[in-house]
Amino acid sequence: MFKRILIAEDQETQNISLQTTLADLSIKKPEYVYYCDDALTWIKNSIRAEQPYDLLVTDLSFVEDHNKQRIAGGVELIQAAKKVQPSLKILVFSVENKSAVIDMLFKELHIDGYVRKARHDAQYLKLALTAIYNDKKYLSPDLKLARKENNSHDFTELDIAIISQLVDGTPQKNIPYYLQENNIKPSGLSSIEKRLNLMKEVLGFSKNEQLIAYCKDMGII
Amino acid sequence: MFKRILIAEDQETQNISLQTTLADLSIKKPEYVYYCDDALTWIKNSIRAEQPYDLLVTDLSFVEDHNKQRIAGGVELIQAAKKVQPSLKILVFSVENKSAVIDMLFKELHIDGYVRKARHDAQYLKLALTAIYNDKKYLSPDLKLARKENNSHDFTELDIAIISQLVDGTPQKNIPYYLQENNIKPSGLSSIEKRLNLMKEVLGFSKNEQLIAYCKDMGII
DNA sequence: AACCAATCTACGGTTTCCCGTAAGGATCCA
DNA sequence: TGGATCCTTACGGGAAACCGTAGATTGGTT
Repeated sequence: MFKRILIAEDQETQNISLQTTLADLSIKKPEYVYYCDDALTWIKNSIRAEQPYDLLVTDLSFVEDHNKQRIAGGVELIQAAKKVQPSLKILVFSVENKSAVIDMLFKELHIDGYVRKARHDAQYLKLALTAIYNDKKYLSPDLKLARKENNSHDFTELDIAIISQLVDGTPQKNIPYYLQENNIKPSGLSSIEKRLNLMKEVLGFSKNEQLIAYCKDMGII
Repeated sequence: MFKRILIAEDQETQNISLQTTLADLSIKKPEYVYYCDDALTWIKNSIRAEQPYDLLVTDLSFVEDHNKQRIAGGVELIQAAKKVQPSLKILVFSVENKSAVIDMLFKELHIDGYVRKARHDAQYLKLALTAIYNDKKYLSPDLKLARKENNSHDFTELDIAIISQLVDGTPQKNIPYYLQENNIKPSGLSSIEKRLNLMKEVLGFSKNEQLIAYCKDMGII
C-alpha cells in the first residue's frame, strides 16, 4: 500500500476523518495541510529530499481567509503538482458533482480517482485507494448516475465567452467587440445569435434567462 | 455539558469526525443517523422513552439515494423536530454560506447555532456547543464577514415570482397573467418592469442576465 | 488556380423589451 | 367630503433582441 500520502483539505473535521480512514488501511502517518500553497511546498520539499509522495488526496474548493494564497483551489493545485512531479497520483475528494468538472479532471488533468463527499464516502475512499494503488482509475458510484443523465450540449470556449459576457452585463450587440479583442474566432453578431439559439434549442429553452440559470446550476460559469 | 446529542449527517467521514470532536468535549456517546427520516424517528422515540435529546446537530443538504426519504433536507427536519419537541436545541453544521439562508434559519426556525464547514470548524464546533449549552446563540466567525458585505436588496414575494417566471422561460409580457392567477398583487406589466428596474439599480446591474446569475449565487432561487 | 462546401457576416423586418409620462385608484388626514 | 400622496396601470416612442435570407469569407480538394 501507499507509503507517503499528502492530504490537502481545509476543513478541519474532514481532515481528521481522512486520517482515521487512512489509518484503517494501515497507512502509517499521512501528512496533511490546510492550504494549497503549503501542499505544493511540501511536494517540492519531498522531491528535494528524495522521498516523493506516492499520492495526493485533495479537495477542490478551499475557503478564502486572511491567509492569502497563490494557489486558490484544487484544480490549480493539481496542475502545479503535476508539473513538478508528473508521476504523482491524485485522488480528488470533493462535494462537487457537476459532470463538466469531473470530466475535465480526468481528461485534461489526468487524475486517478474521484470520490464524492456523500453517504458512504469513507468506504469509497478505501476502495479508491486500493484501486489507484493497482494503477486503476476510480470513480465513486454515486457519480456514475449523475453523469449518465446528462444529454447536454457541450459548451465551447465561444459559448462560455458569450454567456460570461451576458452575465457581466454586456449588451448582446456589443459582444462582437469583446470577442475580437480576445481573438475568439467567430465574432459576428449573427454568429452570436446563432450560437445562443443553438444552445437554447438543444436544451429546450426559449429565453436567455433560462440558459443563465442552467449554466449556473451546472457549474459551467 | 449535554448528555444526549443526536447527529444527522449523511457524509460518513463528517459523521466520524463529529463523533471524535464531541468525544474531545467528554460527551459520552452521541448518537448519529445518516438520513433525515431516521433523525425524526429517533427524536420521537426518545420523547416516548422520556429521555429526550438535548441537542440536534444537523447538516442542511442531504444527498438523495435509492433510500427515498419523506424529509428531504435539514430545513424540513428542523421544522419537524421543533414541532414534536419545541425545547430541542439545534446546531446547524453545513457548508452553506448564503446570508439569505442563514438569516432565515435564525429568524424563522429559531436555531441556536450555525457552524460553517470550513477551515477551523472543529474548534468552532466546540465553542458552539459550550455557547449553546449556556443558552447563547452561536455563529462561526467566518460567516460574520460574509453577512456584512451584503448591502443587498431584500427580495419580496413578488420579486421572487417574477424572477422564477423568467427562469422558467415566460416572456416578460406574459408574466401579468401568471401573477393574476396566483393572486400576487401588483400584476401590471409596468409594475413588473418597475420592480425589475429597482432590483437591477440597487445591485448595479443593467441586464436581466446579471440578475439571474446573482440570484443563483445568493441562493434566492 | 479554380471550385466546392461549410461557415461566418451583413442586412431588413418583426417582436419584445425598455423607459418616460400620464391617467386611474386607493389610502389617509384635515 | 375634498384633497394630497402614493401606488398601480396604461400607453407610445425608441432601442435591443430575434429570425430568416442572402452575400462574403474561409479551408480544403482536384
